[in-house]
Amino acid sequence: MANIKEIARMAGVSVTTVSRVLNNHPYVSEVKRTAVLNTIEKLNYSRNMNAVHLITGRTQAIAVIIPYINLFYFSLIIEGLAQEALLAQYRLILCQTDYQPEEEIKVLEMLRNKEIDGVVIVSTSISSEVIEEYTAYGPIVVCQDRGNCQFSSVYIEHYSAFRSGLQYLNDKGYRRIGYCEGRQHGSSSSIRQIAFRDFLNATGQPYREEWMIYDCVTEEDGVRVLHHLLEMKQRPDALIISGDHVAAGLIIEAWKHGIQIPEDLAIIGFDNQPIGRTLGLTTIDNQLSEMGTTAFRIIYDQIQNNNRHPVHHKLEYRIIERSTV
Amino acid sequence: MANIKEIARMAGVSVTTVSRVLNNHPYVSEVKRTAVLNTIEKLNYSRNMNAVHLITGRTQAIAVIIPYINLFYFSLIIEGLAQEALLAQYRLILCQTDYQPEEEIKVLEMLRNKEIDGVVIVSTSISSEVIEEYTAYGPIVVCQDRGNCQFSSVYIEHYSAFRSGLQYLNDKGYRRIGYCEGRQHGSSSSIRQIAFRDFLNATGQPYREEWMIYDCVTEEDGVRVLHHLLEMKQRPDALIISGDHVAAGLIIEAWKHGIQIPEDLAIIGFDNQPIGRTLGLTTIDNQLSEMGTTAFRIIYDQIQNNNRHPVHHKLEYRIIERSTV
DNA sequence: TTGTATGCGTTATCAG
DNA sequence: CTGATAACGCATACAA
Repeated sequence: MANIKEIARMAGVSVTTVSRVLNNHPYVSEVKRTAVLNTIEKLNYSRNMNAVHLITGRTQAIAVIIPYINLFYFSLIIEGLAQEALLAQYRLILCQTDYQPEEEIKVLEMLRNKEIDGVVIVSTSISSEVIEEYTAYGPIVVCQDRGNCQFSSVYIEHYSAFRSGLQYLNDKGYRRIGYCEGRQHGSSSSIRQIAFRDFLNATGQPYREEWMIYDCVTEEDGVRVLHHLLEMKQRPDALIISGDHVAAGLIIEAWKHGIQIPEDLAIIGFDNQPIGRTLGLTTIDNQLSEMGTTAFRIIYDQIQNNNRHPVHHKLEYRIIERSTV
Repeated sequence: MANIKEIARMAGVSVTTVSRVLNNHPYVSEVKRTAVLNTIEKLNYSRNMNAVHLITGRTQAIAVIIPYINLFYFSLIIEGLAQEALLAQYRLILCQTDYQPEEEIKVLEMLRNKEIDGVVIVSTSISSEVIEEYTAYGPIVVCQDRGNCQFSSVYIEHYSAFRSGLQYLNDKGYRRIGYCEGRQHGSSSSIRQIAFRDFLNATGQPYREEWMIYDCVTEEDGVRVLHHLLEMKQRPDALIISGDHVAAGLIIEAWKHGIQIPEDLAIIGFDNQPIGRTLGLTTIDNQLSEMGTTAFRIIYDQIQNNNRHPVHHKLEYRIIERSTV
């Protein structure tokens, strides 16, 4: 395959001039520029980007650590990221980690190895301390509230958001509230759990172990939850569900079993996913798409300006009232 | 950041020895090996992979051209790909292209630029001729039936698969069959359309424009389709739907409107997605996960052996009988 | 078992 | 506006 040297020789110029043409630098005469472009065309030349990456020290790529690529929760964030990346001419390397620390570390190692210019962590199981070790190698933005850490973050306050959802149910008169949580990996899930317990304490509602349901991620899990509810001697009168798709599965299965929503069981979701609109699901909008766009803007700024100063950006949530409460 | 030269100097060996240790080559004495490893540890050294990529001419990465990252149809294929990539120590670069040719070409250009070792095209809008131009730069596998082309492919025969689904409906006594199709970008969608028309001809059923419904991708589209059906003077008695999630949305909405399935309307899907199991959807299994694993194995083999000979691998489909027909 | 020297393909530096 | 040359960090043929 032809290289820059060959182009230079054939076009009768120096490699520097070829490089200048390649990078749209000024100070190249039109004569030489067209000579170079013609030779490039003739030899079907294309750059070896690995050489460019080596000498420039940049790759124009950022990696995204994301547990599951096919969960709509994460898809919305990716959408936001992708939109901004396109504008900035950056490539996104989506790394599905399944919450496995060794996979997550592999991605951070890519930063250390100069394969990428930065990392956006959508959700992870690794600690802030470990992440901080890698900030020396490039900017890192985490889409979680990690407190006063040495890397940047974009987040909503899950505690307040979740409490306000619970308060909404309370205001509507529900007094036997159950709780569905996803996988207990991320820090946000445990924060939501705390919010839930605090709410029970504050309103004097008893804590009932059987109304705490975990590992709910997919619509099928929602179906499972409904069957679980059907077997209970005493059922909750309302459910707060972290994940609109779980709520969707439950609602569908509830219809099949003749359970009226919200009369027999009220549901409030947490995500504001498109499917929620279809089903009339009342839910909490936690700005997932904006989380993606903001995360990219922060990391891009830090790459461009070699800015190592961590930024913490809080997004606001709001309740979307529909018909399941 | 430390480099291999510095390690060599500090460990009192040559750069070659350091390189040998780094790559687990034999013929390094234990004494020197540990000396090198200690220095690496002490200086917190890590390789600049861009230099490795440049000199080796490989990146241990393959790109995946995929229209939408969050469609379950594609997720299953990705799952298969990811599984094999992990085993082979290869990185997967997921490129969401939205069927935009310029984005798709960008990925193929990455192959040309040596940024990746190969490309798996899950679905694309670009022609075989254009793809063939890029086979000169590295192996390409397409997850579609492209006939006798100069790149590798993994596919099911959409024509037969779709016809057998239609035949299944016919055998069950349905004579007024409608058809839902996704976006009309890929070649497979037009093949399915032909299969549908041929089926109508073969069974003497009339072609009814209003029973051909297009641009159905999401569950929400399924909801839309049901409303569309409700407005018809004469409705089909069965529907073949390309995409189980569309079928899911339609089924859910049908329940809400008191339409009995399969009594009022039979449904057969096309994908065999997990959600179909939840809903008891009769569907056609087109081996999406196996498509991913097979695609990776082919491309990996071609990378390893510098094998430019295209491979064409056909996968078998089968009908999964459940309760919507 | 070890080291020297060369090359990968590009951009940066600096002198003209 | 142009070009010679150094540098990026590593792997490897070859010599010892």
